[in-house]
Amino acid sequence: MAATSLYKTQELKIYNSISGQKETFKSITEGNIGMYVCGPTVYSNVHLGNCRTFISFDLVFRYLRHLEYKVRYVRNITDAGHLENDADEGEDKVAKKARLEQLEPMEIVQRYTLDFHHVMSKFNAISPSIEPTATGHIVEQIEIIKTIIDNGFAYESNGSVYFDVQKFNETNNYGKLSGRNLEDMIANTRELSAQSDKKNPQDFALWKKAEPQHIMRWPSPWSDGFPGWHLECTVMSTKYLGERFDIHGGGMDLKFPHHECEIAQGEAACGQTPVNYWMHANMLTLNGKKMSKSTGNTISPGELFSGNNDFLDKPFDPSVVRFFMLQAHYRSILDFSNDALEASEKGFYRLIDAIQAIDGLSASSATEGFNIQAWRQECYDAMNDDFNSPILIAKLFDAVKFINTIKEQKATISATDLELLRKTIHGFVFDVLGLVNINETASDISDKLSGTVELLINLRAEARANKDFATSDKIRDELIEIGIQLKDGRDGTSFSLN
RNA sequence: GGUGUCGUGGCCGAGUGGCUAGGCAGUGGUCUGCAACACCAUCUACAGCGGUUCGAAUCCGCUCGACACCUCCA
Repeated sequence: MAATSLYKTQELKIYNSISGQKETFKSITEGNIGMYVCGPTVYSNVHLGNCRTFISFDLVFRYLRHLEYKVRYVRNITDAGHLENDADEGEDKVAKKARLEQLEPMEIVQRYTLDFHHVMSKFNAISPSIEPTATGHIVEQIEIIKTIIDNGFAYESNGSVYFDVQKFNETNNYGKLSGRNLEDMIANTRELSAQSDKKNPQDFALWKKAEPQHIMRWPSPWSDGFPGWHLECTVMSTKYLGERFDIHGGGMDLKFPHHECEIAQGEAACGQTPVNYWMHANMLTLNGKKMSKSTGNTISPGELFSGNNDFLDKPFDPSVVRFFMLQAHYRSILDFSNDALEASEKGFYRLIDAIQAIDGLSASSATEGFNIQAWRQECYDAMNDDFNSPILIAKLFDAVKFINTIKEQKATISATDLELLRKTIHGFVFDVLGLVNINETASDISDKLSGTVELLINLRAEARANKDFATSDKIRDELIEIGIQLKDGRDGTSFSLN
């Protein structure tokens, strides 16, 4: 008899962008979840803002899996069709980069896809179940365009195909996600160049005819051209998750127009709204301003790991950065600074040290000073409340305090509670938050290193017994110089790597 | 200009009609050969002005400020 899946005992609430409220989550298919997140356009190195979004959804993915849902997580790679601006006039981002670097577009795509994967693995993000590319789904995109035309919501114009927003809005609601209405948008439209092929400025491209110099092009019934950016996500999400699926995520800045257009396309093609729960991760700011490639107000992951940036005093471990990000809620704007990062770093080490200390605790006949069962549920309550990782982390620090109190022999824990504590904290820290025990990452040298440090600890203990404090302090101070901290406790001296 | 979000203590950041968020930093103590670590205690708050309420940082209005989207970025 299998145990009841965890999700049946926990009521998860998700803030749904389309309703503006937290809603009790219910998946379309019992026990299964389909989740789509808009992935990067691979025309340059991934920047930290992207990383925050993907770390946020990695947290979502991890928690859903922790709840024992079977999750299919699809995150695409945009390798064509994302134009420089949304007036459907600019150059393709990938093609532009290829021109500037004199490379094949697919060389650009390959280079920056690898960079993206490399950085995400540094952040310990789990790979999605499927990572489709736009160029791999041209055929499907052409098919869905035909359907939308047949349904009367798109028109061909000079070799391009546009979505007819006004026609759509007669029977559906264009703007329901972003809280806009079409009349306002029309009223506020800026002067457009007269030579547009579009009936209305709000119309967006499903297929663009390629100019002669445009190298990324595919044949279609309308022209040699390329697909519209918004359409790619509609095609890749519905292909792998169905016409209607559970969760769609992305950065807040994609809400309009990108996700609005996805809703319109889905409804126009399939006759039903594509997504039950829309989730949007908020921006990362630097000095109070949005991190942005175009303004240069940005730190790259590489600079962060190396410390090689004017905003930083030192390098930071990816796990520290991840912890820092998870200390803020995914829907809040998070301001990035060296000081905030250093504060998180210290807290993170304290958390990790306490987790390691669990293994050295000895059990007593009863637990005093802490209610493990209640605490465990509080951890779940935090995550069940729209993935509130800051609250979860606050709860974890309650446990840190308790662990240290036991260590000080000022509290006790029973054997069953100790095991539950260990299991719970490992589950939340390593599985759900996806943090890495940085003390263990260098495990290949750790045996030899710890043997060496133990030797020095013994020498120092001898010196201290002989009141030779010059020698004992020399050992302690020089070890701290190379990042090894000795900790004198009740039961002798231990050490940690800082 | 239009739309929306937000303004929390030295810093970062949760929360919310009455009950400690948490982390970092500070202060006092315990521990220590002295420290560090750890523990205990403790101090700095809810932009401003009105209103609703027995009671608001939390609800409403206004003012000021910040940010985002509308135009390439997650």
